[in-house]
Amino acid sequence: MRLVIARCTVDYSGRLDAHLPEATRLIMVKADGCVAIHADGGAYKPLNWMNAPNRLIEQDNVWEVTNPGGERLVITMTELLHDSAHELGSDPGLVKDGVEKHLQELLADHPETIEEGLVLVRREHATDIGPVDLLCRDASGQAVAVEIKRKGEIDGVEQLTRYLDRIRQDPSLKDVRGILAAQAIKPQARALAAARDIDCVTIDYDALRGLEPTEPRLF
Amino acid sequence: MRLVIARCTVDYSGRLDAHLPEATRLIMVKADGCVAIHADGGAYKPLNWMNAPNRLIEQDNVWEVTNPGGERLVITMTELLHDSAHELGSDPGLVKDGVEKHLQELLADHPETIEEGLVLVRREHATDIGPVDLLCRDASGQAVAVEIKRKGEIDGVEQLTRYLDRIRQDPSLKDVRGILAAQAIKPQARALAAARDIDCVTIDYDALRGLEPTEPRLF
DNA sequence: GTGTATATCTCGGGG
DNA sequence: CCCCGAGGTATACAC
Repeated sequence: MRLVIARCTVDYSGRLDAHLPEATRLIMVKADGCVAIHADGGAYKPLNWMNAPNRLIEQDNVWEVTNPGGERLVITMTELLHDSAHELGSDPGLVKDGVEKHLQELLADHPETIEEGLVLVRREHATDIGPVDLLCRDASGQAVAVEIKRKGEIDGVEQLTRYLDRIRQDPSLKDVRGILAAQAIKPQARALAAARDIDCVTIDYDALRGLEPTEPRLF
Repeated sequence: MRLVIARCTVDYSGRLDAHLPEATRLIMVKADGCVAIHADGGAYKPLNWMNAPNRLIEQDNVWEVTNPGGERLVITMTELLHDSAHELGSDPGLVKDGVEKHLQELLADHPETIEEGLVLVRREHATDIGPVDLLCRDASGQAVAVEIKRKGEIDGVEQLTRYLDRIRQDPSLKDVRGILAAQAIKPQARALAAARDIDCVTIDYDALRGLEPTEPRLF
Protein backbone atom coordinates (compact mmCIF):
# COMPACT_ATOMS: atom_id res chain seq x y z
CA MET A 1 0.00 0.00 0.00
CA ARG A 2 1.29 3.37 -1.05
CA LEU A 3 0.27 6.46 0.87
CA VAL A 4 0.70 9.87 -0.71
CA ILE A 5 -0.29 13.16 0.83
CA ALA A 6 -0.40 15.88 -1.78
CA ARG A 7 -1.99 19.12 -2.75
CA CYS A 8 -3.92 18.15 -5.87
CA THR A 9 -6.87 18.50 -8.19
CA VAL A 10 -8.76 15.44 -9.39
CA ASP A 11 -10.97 14.78 -12.39
CA TYR A 12 -13.09 11.69 -12.83
CA SER A 13 -14.92 10.78 -15.97
CA GLY A 14 -16.93 7.61 -16.33
CA ARG A 15 -20.31 6.83 -14.87
CA LEU A 16 -20.58 10.57 -14.35
CA ASP A 17 -18.20 13.51 -14.45
CA ALA A 18 -16.70 14.82 -11.22
CA HIS A 19 -14.08 17.34 -10.26
CA LEU A 20 -12.16 18.11 -7.07
CA PRO A 21 -10.72 21.62 -6.73
CA GLU A 22 -7.22 22.00 -5.41
CA ALA A 23 -6.71 20.94 -1.80
CA THR A 24 -4.51 18.67 0.29
CA ARG A 25 -5.64 15.05 0.35
CA LEU A 26 -4.58 11.47 0.96
CA ILE A 27 -4.10 9.34 -2.12
CA MET A 28 -4.14 5.63 -1.31
CA VAL A 29 -2.92 3.08 -3.85
CA LYS A 30 -3.50 -0.51 -2.78
CA ALA A 31 -1.71 -3.67 -3.80
CA ASP A 32 -4.49 -4.65 -6.21
CA GLY A 33 -4.03 -1.37 -8.08
CA CYS A 34 -7.12 0.40 -6.82
CA VAL A 35 -6.91 4.07 -5.95
CA ALA A 36 -8.83 6.11 -3.37
CA ILE A 37 -8.64 9.80 -2.55
CA HIS A 38 -9.61 10.80 0.97
CA ALA A 39 -10.26 14.14 2.62
CA ASP A 40 -9.72 14.63 6.34
CA GLY A 41 -13.31 13.82 7.30
CA GLY A 42 -15.96 11.13 6.71
CA ALA A 43 -14.75 7.64 7.49
CA TYR A 44 -16.46 5.64 4.87
CA LYS A 45 -16.40 7.20 1.44
CA PRO A 46 -13.39 8.38 -0.48
CA LEU A 47 -14.00 11.60 -2.40
CA ASN A 48 -12.95 9.82 -5.57
CA TRP A 49 -11.85 6.31 -6.32
CA MET A 50 -11.13 3.73 -8.99
CA ASN A 51 -11.66 0.07 -8.29
CA ALA A 52 -9.27 -2.61 -9.53
CA PRO A 53 -8.32 -3.60 -12.15
CA ASN A 54 -6.64 -0.36 -13.16
CA ARG A 55 -3.76 0.93 -15.21
CA LEU A 56 -1.84 3.69 -13.42
CA ILE A 57 0.45 5.97 -15.41
CA GLU A 58 2.63 8.34 -13.40
CA GLN A 59 3.91 11.20 -15.50
CA ASP A 60 5.74 13.80 -13.44
CA ASN A 61 3.07 15.29 -11.20
CA VAL A 62 0.09 13.86 -13.10
CA TRP A 63 -1.30 10.43 -12.39
CA GLU A 64 -3.72 8.93 -14.86
CA VAL A 65 -5.75 5.93 -13.76
CA THR A 66 -7.83 4.09 -16.35
CA ASN A 67 -9.84 0.90 -16.19
CA PRO A 68 -11.21 -1.54 -18.77
CA GLY A 69 -14.70 -0.03 -18.42
CA GLY A 70 -13.50 3.23 -19.93
CA GLU A 71 -13.48 5.16 -16.67
CA ARG A 72 -10.67 7.63 -16.13
CA LEU A 73 -9.28 9.39 -13.08
CA VAL A 74 -6.65 12.12 -13.40
CA ILE A 75 -4.79 13.39 -10.36
CA THR A 76 -2.76 16.54 -10.83
CA MET A 77 -0.42 17.17 -7.92
CA THR A 78 0.91 20.62 -7.18
CA GLU A 79 2.75 19.80 -3.97
CA LEU A 80 3.95 16.46 -2.62
CA LEU A 81 3.94 16.32 1.18
CA HIS A 82 4.38 12.63 1.96
CA ASP A 83 5.02 9.45 0.02
CA SER A 84 5.50 6.07 1.68
CA ALA A 85 4.98 2.44 0.74
CA HIS A 86 4.10 -0.43 3.06
CA GLU A 87 3.97 -4.18 2.76
CA LEU A 88 0.74 -5.36 4.34
CA GLY A 89 0.25 -8.86 3.00
CA SER A 90 -3.13 -10.46 2.42
CA ASP A 91 -5.97 -10.01 4.85
CA PRO A 92 -7.81 -12.98 6.40
CA GLY A 93 -11.04 -10.98 6.06
CA LEU A 94 -13.91 -9.96 8.24
CA VAL A 95 -15.92 -12.43 10.30
CA LYS A 96 -19.49 -11.26 10.86
CA ASP A 97 -22.31 -12.40 13.11
CA GLY A 98 -25.86 -11.18 13.04
CA VAL A 99 -26.53 -10.60 9.36
CA GLU A 100 -29.59 -11.71 7.41
CA LYS A 101 -28.01 -15.00 6.36
CA HIS A 102 -27.79 -16.11 9.99
CA LEU A 103 -31.37 -15.07 10.61
CA GLN A 104 -32.42 -17.10 7.57
CA GLU A 105 -30.47 -20.15 8.77
CA LEU A 106 -32.05 -19.96 12.19
CA LEU A 107 -35.57 -19.52 10.82
CA ALA A 108 -35.06 -22.37 8.35
CA ASP A 109 -34.21 -24.56 11.36
CA HIS A 110 -37.13 -23.25 13.41
CA PRO A 111 -39.98 -22.23 11.06
CA GLU A 112 -42.46 -22.89 13.88
CA THR A 113 -41.24 -19.69 15.55
CA ILE A 114 -42.65 -17.76 12.58
CA GLU A 115 -46.03 -19.40 12.91
CA GLU A 116 -47.37 -22.39 14.81
CA GLY A 117 -47.33 -25.47 12.58
CA LEU A 118 -45.25 -23.96 9.79
CA VAL A 119 -43.00 -26.51 8.02
CA LEU A 120 -40.10 -25.72 5.70
CA VAL A 121 -40.37 -26.88 2.10
CA ARG A 122 -37.32 -25.18 0.59
CA ARG A 123 -34.81 -22.45 1.35
CA GLU A 124 -33.95 -19.98 -1.42
CA HIS A 125 -36.78 -21.25 -3.58
CA ALA A 126 -35.97 -20.04 -7.11
CA THR A 127 -38.30 -17.95 -9.22
CA ASP A 128 -37.24 -16.42 -12.54
CA ILE A 129 -36.92 -13.02 -10.88
CA GLY A 130 -34.91 -14.17 -7.85
CA PRO A 131 -35.02 -16.51 -4.89
CA VAL A 132 -37.65 -16.50 -2.15
CA ASP A 133 -36.01 -16.82 1.27
CA LEU A 134 -38.27 -19.61 2.59
CA LEU A 135 -41.05 -21.59 1.00
CA CYS A 136 -43.15 -23.36 3.65
CA ARG A 137 -46.48 -25.05 4.27
CA ASP A 138 -48.71 -24.04 7.15
CA ALA A 139 -50.71 -26.28 9.50
CA SER A 140 -53.57 -26.39 6.98
CA GLY A 141 -51.27 -27.36 4.11
CA GLN A 142 -51.38 -23.96 2.42
CA ALA A 143 -48.14 -22.76 0.80
CA VAL A 144 -46.44 -19.81 2.50
CA ALA A 145 -43.63 -17.66 1.09
CA VAL A 146 -41.51 -16.01 3.78
CA GLU A 147 -39.33 -12.98 3.10
CA ILE A 148 -36.73 -12.44 5.85
CA LYS A 149 -35.22 -9.06 6.69
CA ARG A 150 -33.26 -7.67 9.58
CA LYS A 151 -35.31 -4.49 9.18
CA GLY A 152 -38.78 -4.77 7.67
CA GLU A 153 -39.32 -1.85 5.32
CA ILE A 154 -41.37 -1.08 2.25
CA ASP A 155 -38.81 -2.58 -0.12
CA GLY A 156 -39.21 -5.97 1.55
CA VAL A 157 -42.96 -5.88 1.01
CA GLU A 158 -42.48 -4.96 -2.66
CA GLN A 159 -39.97 -7.75 -3.07
CA LEU A 160 -42.25 -10.37 -1.50
CA THR A 161 -45.17 -9.09 -3.60
CA ARG A 162 -43.19 -9.64 -6.81
CA TYR A 163 -42.29 -13.16 -5.70
CA LEU A 164 -45.89 -14.00 -4.74
CA ASP A 165 -47.05 -12.85 -8.18
CA ARG A 166 -44.59 -15.24 -9.78
CA ILE A 167 -45.17 -18.17 -7.47
CA ARG A 168 -48.93 -17.91 -8.00
CA GLN A 169 -48.43 -18.52 -11.72
CA ASP A 170 -47.57 -22.11 -10.75
CA PRO A 171 -51.02 -23.80 -10.54
CA SER A 172 -49.93 -25.99 -7.63
CA LEU A 173 -48.98 -22.91 -5.65
CA LYS A 174 -51.63 -20.47 -6.82
CA ASP A 175 -53.03 -19.85 -3.33
CA VAL A 176 -49.63 -19.18 -1.71
CA ARG A 177 -49.71 -16.46 0.95
CA GLY A 178 -46.89 -14.24 2.17
CA ILE A 179 -45.20 -13.49 5.48
CA LEU A 180 -42.66 -10.76 6.11
CA ALA A 181 -40.43 -11.87 9.01
CA ALA A 182 -38.06 -9.30 10.51
CA GLN A 183 -36.46 -8.29 13.78
CA ALA A 184 -38.37 -5.02 13.52
CA ILE A 185 -41.02 -3.88 11.05
CA LYS A 186 -41.77 -0.23 10.29
CA PRO A 187 -45.38 1.03 10.35
CA GLN A 188 -45.21 1.96 6.66
CA ALA A 189 -44.18 -1.58 5.77
CA ARG A 190 -46.98 -2.98 7.96
CA ALA A 191 -49.50 -0.75 6.22
CA LEU A 192 -48.40 -1.77 2.73
CA ALA A 193 -48.26 -5.43 3.78
CA ALA A 194 -51.78 -5.26 5.22
CA ALA A 195 -53.06 -3.74 1.96
CA ARG A 196 -51.64 -6.75 0.14
CA ASP A 197 -52.76 -9.43 2.61
CA ILE A 198 -49.20 -10.11 3.67
CA ASP A 199 -48.70 -11.04 7.32
CA CYS A 200 -45.97 -9.46 9.43
CA VAL A 201 -44.05 -11.38 12.09
CA THR A 202 -41.33 -9.95 14.30
CA ILE A 203 -38.44 -12.22 15.21
CA ASP A 204 -36.35 -12.26 18.40
CA TYR A 205 -32.88 -13.04 17.09
CA ASP A 206 -31.32 -13.71 20.48
CA ALA A 207 -34.12 -16.04 21.57
CA LEU A 208 -33.88 -17.82 18.23
CA ARG A 209 -30.15 -18.27 18.61
CA GLY A 210 -30.81 -19.72 22.05
CA LEU A 211 -32.79 -22.54 20.40
CA GLU A 212 -29.68 -23.76 18.60
CA PRO A 213 -28.24 -26.73 20.52
CA THR A 214 -24.59 -26.11 19.70
CA GLU A 215 -24.63 -22.31 19.99
CA PRO A 216 -22.34 -21.88 17.01
CA ARG A 217 -20.53 -18.73 18.09
CA LEU A 218 -18.06 -17.58 15.51
CA PHE A 219 -15.55 -16.07 17.91
CA MET B 1 -5.14 12.92 9.48
CA ARG B 2 -3.21 10.26 11.31
CA LEU B 3 -1.98 7.21 9.44
CA VAL B 4 -0.95 4.12 11.38
CA ILE B 5 0.24 0.87 9.87
CA ALA B 6 0.12 -1.90 12.42
CA ARG B 7 -0.29 -5.60 12.89
CA CYS B 8 -3.60 -5.79 14.76
CA THR B 9 -6.84 -7.53 15.57
CA VAL B 10 -10.13 -5.62 15.50
CA ASP B 11 -13.47 -6.23 17.16
CA TYR B 12 -16.62 -4.32 16.33
CA SER B 13 -19.83 -4.56 18.30
CA GLY B 14 -22.90 -2.54 17.43
CA ARG B 15 -25.36 -3.06 14.62
CA LEU B 16 -23.81 -6.51 14.37
CA ASP B 17 -20.72 -8.21 15.71
CA ALA B 18 -17.60 -8.45 13.60
CA HIS B 19 -14.06 -9.59 14.15
CA LEU B 20 -10.81 -9.20 12.22
CA PRO B 21 -8.07 -11.78 12.87
CA GLU B 22 -4.51 -10.59 13.25
CA ALA B 23 -2.97 -9.03 10.15
CA THR B 24 -1.19 -5.88 9.03
CA ARG B 25 -3.54 -3.02 8.15
CA LEU B 26 -3.83 0.72 7.72
CA ILE B 27 -5.64 2.57 10.49
CA MET B 28 -6.81 6.00 9.39
CA VAL B 29 -7.94 8.57 11.95
CA LYS B 30 -9.39 11.69 10.40
CA ALA B 31 -9.65 15.20 11.80
CA ASP B 32 -13.33 14.74 12.64
CA GLY B 33 -12.50 11.74 14.84
CA CYS B 34 -13.71 9.03 12.51
CA VAL B 35 -11.68 5.85 12.18
CA ALA B 36 -11.30 3.50 9.23
CA ILE B 37 -9.32 0.28 8.93
CA HIS B 38 -8.15 -0.67 5.45
CA ALA B 39 -6.63 -3.83 4.03
CA ASP B 40 -4.37 -3.72 0.97
CA GLY B 41 -7.18 -4.29 -1.50
CA GLY B 42 -10.62 -2.90 -2.34
CA ALA B 43 -10.73 0.81 -2.97
CA TYR B 44 -13.96 1.78 -1.47
CA LYS B 45 -14.88 0.05 1.74
CA PRO B 46 -12.79 -0.11 4.86
CA LEU B 47 -12.86 -3.48 6.62
CA ASN B 48 -14.11 -1.74 9.72
CA TRP B 49 -14.90 1.85 10.57
CA MET B 50 -16.51 4.18 13.06
CA ASN B 51 -18.14 7.36 11.86
CA ALA B 52 -17.81 10.64 13.75
CA PRO B 53 -18.61 11.64 16.41
CA ASN B 54 -16.42 9.23 18.34
CA ARG B 55 -14.49 8.98 21.54
CA LEU B 56 -11.06 7.43 21.04
CA ILE B 57 -9.15 6.08 24.04
CA GLU B 58 -5.57 5.01 23.41
CA GLN B 59 -4.30 2.69 26.11
CA ASP B 60 -0.87 1.30 25.32
CA ASN B 61 -1.43 -0.92 22.29
CA VAL B 62 -5.23 -1.02 22.56
CA TRP B 63 -7.43 1.63 20.97
CA GLU B 64 -11.07 1.76 22.00
CA VAL B 65 -13.42 3.80 19.85
CA THR B 66 -16.97 4.37 21.08
CA ASN B 67 -19.81 6.48 19.74
CA PRO B 68 -23.03 7.88 21.24
CA GLY B 69 -25.08 5.13 19.56
CA GLY B 70 -23.44 2.49 21.75
CA GLU B 71 -21.23 1.06 19.02
CA ARG B 72 -17.75 0.02 19.97
CA LEU B 73 -14.58 -0.70 18.01
CA VAL B 74 -11.51 -2.16 19.70
CA ILE B 75 -8.18 -2.26 17.90
CA THR B 76 -5.48 -4.37 19.53
CA MET B 77 -2.06 -3.71 18.03
CA THR B 78 0.71 -6.25 18.27
CA GLU B 79 3.26 -4.43 16.13
CA LEU B 80 3.48 -0.78 15.12
CA LEU B 81 5.06 -0.27 11.70
CA HIS B 82 4.29 3.33 10.83
CA ASP B 83 2.70 6.31 12.56
CA SER B 84 2.46 9.74 10.96
CA ALA B 85 0.17 12.77 11.25
CA HIS B 86 -0.67 15.23 8.48
CA GLU B 87 -2.42 18.58 8.34
CA LEU B 88 -4.81 18.51 5.38
CA GLY B 89 -7.19 21.37 6.04
CA SER B 90 -10.81 21.43 4.95
CA ASP B 91 -11.84 20.12 1.56
CA PRO B 92 -13.82 22.21 -0.93
CA GLY B 93 -15.76 19.08 -1.84
CA LEU B 94 -16.68 17.20 -4.97
CA VAL B 95 -18.38 18.86 -7.93
CA LYS B 96 -20.52 16.42 -9.92
CA ASP B 97 -22.23 16.49 -13.27
CA GLY B 98 -24.58 13.86 -14.58
CA VAL B 99 -26.49 12.74 -11.50
CA GLU B 100 -30.24 12.25 -11.37
CA LYS B 101 -30.87 15.78 -10.13
CA HIS B 102 -29.41 17.25 -13.32
CA LEU B 103 -31.45 14.92 -15.44
CA GLN B 104 -34.56 16.00 -13.57
CA GLU B 105 -33.74 19.70 -14.03
CA LEU B 106 -33.21 19.24 -17.75
CA LEU B 107 -36.40 17.22 -18.20
CA ALA B 108 -38.39 19.75 -16.16
CA ASP B 109 -37.19 22.41 -18.61
CA HIS B 110 -37.90 20.22 -21.65
CA PRO B 111 -40.79 17.86 -20.88
CA GLU B 112 -41.62 17.70 -24.60
CA THR B 113 -38.53 15.51 -25.07
CA ILE B 114 -40.25 12.86 -22.94
CA GLU B 115 -43.40 12.95 -25.07
CA GLU B 116 -44.71 15.31 -27.72
CA GLY B 117 -47.06 17.83 -26.14
CA LEU B 118 -46.18 17.08 -22.53
CA VAL B 119 -46.36 20.12 -20.23
CA LEU B 120 -44.93 20.38 -16.72
CA VAL B 121 -47.38 20.92 -13.88
CA ARG B 122 -45.07 20.51 -10.87
CA ARG B 123 -41.63 19.20 -10.00
CA GLU B 124 -41.27 17.05 -6.87
CA HIS B 125 -45.04 16.78 -6.50
CA ALA B 126 -45.61 15.65 -2.91
CA THR B 127 -47.54 12.56 -1.93
CA ASP B 128 -47.67 11.28 1.63
CA ILE B 129 -45.19 8.55 0.77
CA GLY B 130 -42.67 10.73 -1.06
CA PRO B 131 -42.30 13.13 -3.97
CA VAL B 132 -43.05 12.28 -7.62
CA ASP B 133 -40.26 13.61 -9.83
CA LEU B 134 -42.50 15.30 -12.40
CA LEU B 135 -46.25 15.76 -12.60
CA CYS B 136 -47.31 16.76 -16.12
CA ARG B 137 -50.27 16.95 -18.48
CA ASP B 138 -50.16 15.42 -21.92
CA ALA B 139 -51.48 16.84 -25.20
CA SER B 140 -54.95 15.49 -24.42
CA GLY B 141 -55.01 17.02 -20.93
CA GLN B 142 -54.49 13.73 -19.10
CA ALA B 143 -52.29 13.83 -15.99
CA VAL B 144 -48.93 12.06 -16.27
CA ALA B 145 -46.55 11.15 -13.42
CA VAL B 146 -42.93 10.84 -14.54
CA GLU B 147 -40.33 8.95 -12.54
CA ILE B 148 -36.78 9.83 -13.59
CA LYS B 149 -33.79 7.52 -13.18
CA ARG B 150 -30.31 7.37 -14.58
CA LYS B 151 -30.78 3.62 -14.86
CA GLY B 152 -34.28 2.29 -15.22
CA GLU B 153 -34.64 -0.81 -13.07
CA ILE B 154 -37.41 -2.69 -11.29
CA ASP B 155 -37.20 -0.53 -8.19
CA GLY B 156 -38.08 2.54 -10.24
CA VAL B 157 -41.21 0.83 -11.58
CA GLU B 158 -42.22 -0.17 -8.04
CA GLN B 159 -41.65 3.35 -6.83
CA LEU B 160 -43.73 4.89 -9.61
CA THR B 161 -46.45 2.29 -9.02
CA ARG B 162 -46.70 3.30 -5.36
CA TYR B 163 -46.97 6.96 -6.34
CA LEU B 164 -49.59 6.27 -8.99
CA ASP B 165 -51.69 4.42 -6.41
CA ARG B 166 -51.54 7.45 -4.15
CA ILE B 167 -52.10 10.08 -6.81
CA ARG B 168 -55.16 8.22 -8.12
CA GLN B 169 -56.82 8.59 -4.74
CA ASP B 170 -57.20 12.28 -5.59
CA PRO B 171 -60.44 12.37 -7.65
CA SER B 172 -59.10 15.13 -9.93
CA LEU B 173 -56.12 12.94 -10.81
CA LYS B 174 -57.73 9.50 -10.75
CA ASP B 175 -56.86 8.74 -14.39
CA VAL B 176 -53.18 9.71 -14.10
CA ARG B 177 -50.82 7.50 -16.10
CA GLY B 178 -47.12 6.81 -15.51
CA ILE B 179 -43.90 7.20 -17.49
CA LEU B 180 -40.51 5.87 -16.48
CA ALA B 181 -37.84 8.09 -18.05
CA ALA B 182 -34.23 6.94 -17.89
CA GLN B 183 -31.00 7.03 -19.84
CA ALA B 184 -31.22 3.25 -20.12
CA ILE B 185 -33.99 0.86 -19.11
CA LYS B 186 -33.43 -2.81 -18.34
CA PRO B 187 -35.62 -5.47 -19.94
CA GLN B 188 -36.87 -6.59 -16.54
CA ALA B 189 -38.03 -3.05 -15.77
CA ARG B 190 -39.68 -2.78 -19.19
CA ALA B 191 -41.52 -6.04 -18.62
CA LEU B 192 -42.81 -5.00 -15.20
CA ALA B 193 -43.73 -1.54 -16.50
CA ALA B 194 -45.64 -3.02 -19.43
CA ALA B 195 -47.58 -5.27 -17.04
CA ARG B 196 -48.63 -2.16 -15.14
CA ASP B 197 -49.41 0.05 -18.15
CA ILE B 198 -46.43 2.28 -17.43
CA ASP B 199 -44.66 3.72 -20.47
CA CYS B 200 -40.89 3.65 -20.79
CA VAL B 201 -38.92 6.48 -22.40
CA THR B 202 -35.15 6.54 -22.83
CA ILE B 203 -33.44 9.91 -22.52
CA ASP B 204 -30.31 11.15 -24.30
CA TYR B 205 -28.60 13.18 -21.58
CA ASP B 206 -26.04 14.81 -23.84
CA ALA B 207 -28.63 15.86 -26.42
CA LEU B 208 -30.82 17.19 -23.61
CA ARG B 209 -27.95 19.20 -22.20
CA GLY B 210 -27.39 20.62 -25.66
CA LEU B 211 -30.88 22.15 -25.54
CA GLU B 212 -29.91 24.37 -22.61
CA PRO B 213 -29.20 27.89 -23.93
CA THR B 214 -26.49 28.78 -21.43
CA GLU B 215 -24.78 25.38 -21.37
CA PRO B 216 -24.21 25.59 -17.60
CA ARG B 217 -21.01 23.57 -17.39
CA LEU B 218 -19.87 23.15 -13.84
CA PHE B 219 -16.18 22.99 -14.62
C1' DG C 1 -35.85 13.18 14.64
C1' DT C 2 -38.22 9.99 11.05
C1' DG C 3 -39.06 8.91 6.29
C1' DT C 4 -37.70 8.64 1.52
C1' DA C 5 -34.66 8.35 -2.36
C1' DT C 6 -29.96 8.39 -4.43
C1' DA C 7 -25.32 6.33 -5.08
C1' DT C 8 -19.41 6.47 -9.83
C1' DC C 9 -23.30 2.90 -4.31
C1' DT C 10 -19.90 -1.73 -3.10
C1' DC C 11 -19.85 -6.45 -2.58
C1' DG C 12 -20.92 -11.23 -3.10
C1' DG C 13 -23.51 -15.20 -4.98
C1' DG C 14 -25.83 -17.84 -8.62
C1' DG C 15 -26.93 -18.97 -13.29
C1' DC D 1 -21.17 -11.98 -18.21
C1' DC D 2 -25.58 -10.35 -16.19
C1' DC D 3 -28.91 -10.44 -12.57
C1' DC D 4 -30.26 -10.08 -7.99
C1' DG D 5 -30.14 -8.95 -3.14
C1' DA D 6 -27.74 -7.35 1.23
C1' DG D 7 -25.33 -3.71 3.50
C1' DG D 8 -22.83 -1.85 10.36
C1' DT D 9 -24.87 0.48 3.55
C1' DA D 10 -23.62 6.20 3.62
C1' DT D 11 -25.51 10.48 2.38
C1' DA D 12 -28.68 14.18 1.37
C1' DC D 13 -33.06 16.26 1.86
C1' DA D 14 -37.80 17.06 3.12
C1' DC D 15 -41.34 16.99 6.61
